[in-house]
Formats: sequence, structure tokens, C-alpha cells
Amino acid sequence: MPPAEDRPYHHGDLRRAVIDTAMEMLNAAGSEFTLREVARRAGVSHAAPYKHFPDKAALLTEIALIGFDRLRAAMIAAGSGALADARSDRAGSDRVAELMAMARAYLDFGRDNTALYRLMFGAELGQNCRVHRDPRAMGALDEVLGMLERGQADGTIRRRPARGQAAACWAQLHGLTLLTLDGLLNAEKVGDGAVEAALAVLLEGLVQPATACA
Amino acid sequence: MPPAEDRPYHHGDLRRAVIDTAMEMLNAAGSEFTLREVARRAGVSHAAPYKHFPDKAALLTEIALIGFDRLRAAMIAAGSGALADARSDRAGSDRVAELMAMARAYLDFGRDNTALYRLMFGAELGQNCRVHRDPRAMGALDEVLGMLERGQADGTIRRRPARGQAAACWAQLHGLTLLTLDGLLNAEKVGDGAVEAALAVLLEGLVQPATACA
DNA sequence: ACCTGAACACCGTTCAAGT
DNA sequence: ACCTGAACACCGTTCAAGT
Repeated sequence: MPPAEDRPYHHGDLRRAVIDTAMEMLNAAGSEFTLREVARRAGVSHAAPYKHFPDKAALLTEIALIGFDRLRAAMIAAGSGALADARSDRAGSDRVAELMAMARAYLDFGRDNTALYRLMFGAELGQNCRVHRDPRAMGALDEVLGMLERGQADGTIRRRPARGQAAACWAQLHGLTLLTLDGLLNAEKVGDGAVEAALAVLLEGLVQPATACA
Repeated sequence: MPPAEDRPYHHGDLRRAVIDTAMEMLNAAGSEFTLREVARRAGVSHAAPYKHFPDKAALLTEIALIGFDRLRAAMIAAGSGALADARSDRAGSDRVAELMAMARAYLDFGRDNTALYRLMFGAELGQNCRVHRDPRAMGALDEVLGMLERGQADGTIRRRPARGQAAACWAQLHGLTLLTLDGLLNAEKVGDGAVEAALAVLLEGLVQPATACA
């Protein structure tokens, strides 16, 4: 997206343009993410972004938080989509379908936004950074937590501390996402369908087994 | 560890010195890991390391692989230690004790080697890098796999594809480690004992429940 | 065979000066 | 109020030259 050549000295909304450009660069593979390159692509001098962000970390923080918002939105969409589907065929196990749909939405997000995902959790921002102190970073976890609590209420999920179960879900999904991105869980290393199998283990630890003991 | 002042023009074993210095720097918090700083601390010119490593990535790769070796060793030690303890009081559930000991060893390793752990899995090496193609990166997984297979044989672990169960363990531990390092699982966010609770969920998904159905 | 010093192309960041 | 250009201190990497 090269800027219009007749763009005036004052960029209309450089702050937004910088964020958008940076976001595109992240998802375009291979590009070394440098502030100077962002400025170049946005068609401004390399010093211009400093009028809108105190430093590089501030821009990265903003982008990471947008990533967390998108992840949360994806999980909400997947969860309620699965619920709608399940209700139409009244099979009963809505909750499990919802859980699995949310899990897949999470994994898909990671697969489709590699660099953004790594940025969200990466150490580039310094540990204990602003991003992870922001409530927006907990969005996906909140959705999982809500789902688990509804599941405990309707009897499909084991009665255990729900926050612990949510932590287990998040950790499992985070781990699977990153190990997959690292190429550590592909077929020749760990056999076919390792991710599916791992999700099955998680499920078995969460759902209440049938109590009937014929 | 400043080098002896009478050190001659030719460093005895610069390759090893560079690796050791780099390892120390990683575990010393806050230090910006730069090749020039490594050379400085090792007491040589910033160009010297290039006689022993083609580039910075090669040094980082070597260090990351050492990290994987140490992680594997820690898990072996923890697992066999727990087995020895369990056998002395013949309680039967050796396998669960072994599993939990290995899990804790993994989490401890991450807590005590923050920067090294992030390097081992980080994107600094470029995705699909040499490190993750090396069999040494799968060391910890192999140990977990062996433990699970023994557990299936003696009936304490559910009969499921063991490689999938191992993937689930690894992902859960990796996720818990990183989320903790990121400060995303501490008490004020997710309640006390979230890590413990998550491990309990993993366990419930892995161990064979008592079959008796009085 | 191993190491150094100067050099190159890059960054992030700052700041006086421009519009 | 917003942007630029030159400048500073740093990197990773290379290479002719030193020991």
C-alpha cells in the first residue's frame, strides 16, 4: 500500500497508518520488523512515528493488544456458532462441541497469525511487560472460563475449580500452538494426528464421564 | 569472569569460552544478548567469535541444544528419583509420582532458566530453524513417552495413542511454563494454585480411573 | 592456525529546524 | 501541531593485516 504521491506534508492519520502498516508487515512472512521499515512503507521519515509512539515497544504493545482482542473475538464467534449448530440437532452434548470449536478457533488463530501470535506472548517486549498486565490479554481465558462454568452448571464438565480448568485449557492450547509453529509436533516427529490426540486427552480430563454403571 | 590479564594473543579454547560466557549472560537477567558483548566479556575482539561460529544464530543454536540436553537430564533425574522414593513405601502408584515429578522438573527448569528456555523455543532463530530439526530437541518428549508407555503397560495410564498423550503433556507443560513466565497465571489473575489445578486436569485425562463399579 | 582493527550497512532514538 | 534530516551510539558481519 504505497502512499498516494500527492500526500501532503502532514499525514492525515499517521498513528493509524503506522499501526496498519506494522500489522501487515507482521503477517507478511520474513520481513524483519523494524521501525524504520514501517516508516518507509508508510511513506514517512523514520523519525515521524516517534511523534505518535514513545518508542518501538509502545507500537508493539498496541499491536499485541489488538491481537488479543481478535483472538477473543474469534473464540466468541466459534463458540456461539457451534452452539447454534448443536441446538438444531438437539444431540445434547452442546458443551463439548462448543469447547472443541473454541479450541480449534484458538489453534487456527495461531496458525494464521504466526508472527502476531509470537509477538503477543513473546519476550520481545521484555518480561512482565505492559501487554500482559493489561486485562485485554485475558480475553480468551475469560471466554473459556465462562464456557466451563456453564458446563459445570449443566453437568457436562467435572466439578473442579473452574479457573484451574481454564488455565489447563489455555496452557494446552498455547503449548500446542507454539510447538506446532516450531515444527515440533509434525507427523514425522510425533506421529499423525498428535494435536487431535492431545485435545482428546484434555477433553477426557475436563468432561464428566457418564455416571451410569450398568 | 574477566580473563587473565596475561592471556596470550591466542585464546586457549575460545569456542568453549564463548559458549560459557554466552550461557552465563543468558541467565544473568536483563543483559542484552549481543555477540559483541559476549566477545567483550570473553576478552577478545568482536570479530574473534566469527572464527568459531559462522554467525550469531549458530551460537544461539548450540546454546539452545545444550538447554534441551539439560532439560532432558533434569527430567530423567526427577523421574527415577521419584520411582526410588515410591518403591520404598510400596504404595503402588509409582507411575503417578513419576509423572508428577517429571512435570515439576520441567516447570522448575523453565522458572530457573527463563532466558534459556525462551531461546530454546523462541523465534529468534527463525521458524523451522536448525534447533527444532535436531533430535536433541525431542529429548524431554522421549522421556515422557517412555514413562507413559510403562504406565500403559502396568495399567495406570489409559490405553490411548501414547505419542498423543506425550504431546498433550509437553504442550501442557510448555504452555504452563510460558504463561507463568509471562506473568499471565499468577494469583491475582487466575486465582491461587492455577498451575496445580491445571496439572490435576492433565492427570485426570491421563490416568486410568479405578474400574471397580460396586 | 588464530586473532585484531577498521570498515560497511544497518538500527533505535534524539533534536534542532522546517511547513 | 506535525514532520524532516542530520547526528549519535550501537549492532552484525566482513576482510585485509597482524602474531
